[in-house]
Amino acid sequence: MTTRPANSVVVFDFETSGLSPAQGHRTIEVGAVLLENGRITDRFQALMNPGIRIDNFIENYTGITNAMLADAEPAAVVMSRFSDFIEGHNLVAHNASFDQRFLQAELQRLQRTSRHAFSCSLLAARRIYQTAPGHSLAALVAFKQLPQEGDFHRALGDAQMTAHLWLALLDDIHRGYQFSDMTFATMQQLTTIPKRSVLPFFQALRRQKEAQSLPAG
DNA sequence: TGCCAGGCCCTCTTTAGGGCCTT
Repeated sequence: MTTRPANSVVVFDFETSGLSPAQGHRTIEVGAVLLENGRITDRFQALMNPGIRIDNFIENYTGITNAMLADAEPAAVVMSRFSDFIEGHNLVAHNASFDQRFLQAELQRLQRTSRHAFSCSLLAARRIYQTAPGHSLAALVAFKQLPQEGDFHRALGDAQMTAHLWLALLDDIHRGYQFSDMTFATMQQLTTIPKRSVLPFFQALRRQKEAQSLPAG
C-alpha cells in the first residue's frame, strides 16, 4: 500500500467551452500537478474531445482549436484517467467553485462522484495578499514574482502557476503570521473568514496550539 | 466577448447593486 505525505494536494485547472456546465459547456483540457512536501512530484495534462464545437472566443482565449480537439481522446476517457489521478487527494484550484462545478458535471456523466475536499487559492490570496492590485492568477503571479511555468489559459500552465501560488501562500503565512503548521483543513477554514479577521484567526490558532502542547493537570 | 453562471465581497449595505474571478 502506498503511503502519501499528509500534506499532499493536487492543484488542477480546467479549460472549458464556457462558464457553466448547466448551460451545456464542457471541459476541453485538464492540467494538474501533485504537490508533496512542497514539491511538484507528478503532472497530468490532456486535451479532450467534448463532442461539441467551441466558439471563436474560446479558441482565441486558450489557443485550443477545434482541430486540436478533433484529434484528442474523448472527454469520457480523459476524465476517467483524471479521476484516477486525483483519487484520495485534497484538491486546490484558483476560483475553485468554477472547477468544482465542471468536475462534478463531467464525473456525473461517467456515473462517478467527487467526494474531494476543495480549497481555493483565490479566496486565500484575497485574505493574505490584501494589497495586491488584483487577484486573478496572472495578477498574483506578477505580484509575487512567481515562476511563469507554462502558458496562461492553458490547463497545465495555470495549474503549475497555481501550485507556486499555493506554496507562496503557505510560505507567507509562515513568515507573516509566525504560523508554520498549516494543514489543508486550516487553509479551507481561512477562506471562510472575513478578510479583516485574518490576524485574529492566526492568533487564535496559535493560542489553541500552545494550549494543546501544555502538560495536562 | 458579453452578460448566457455562480459565488465572494465591498459599500453609497443588509428590504441591493455591482465589481471581481473563472472559461
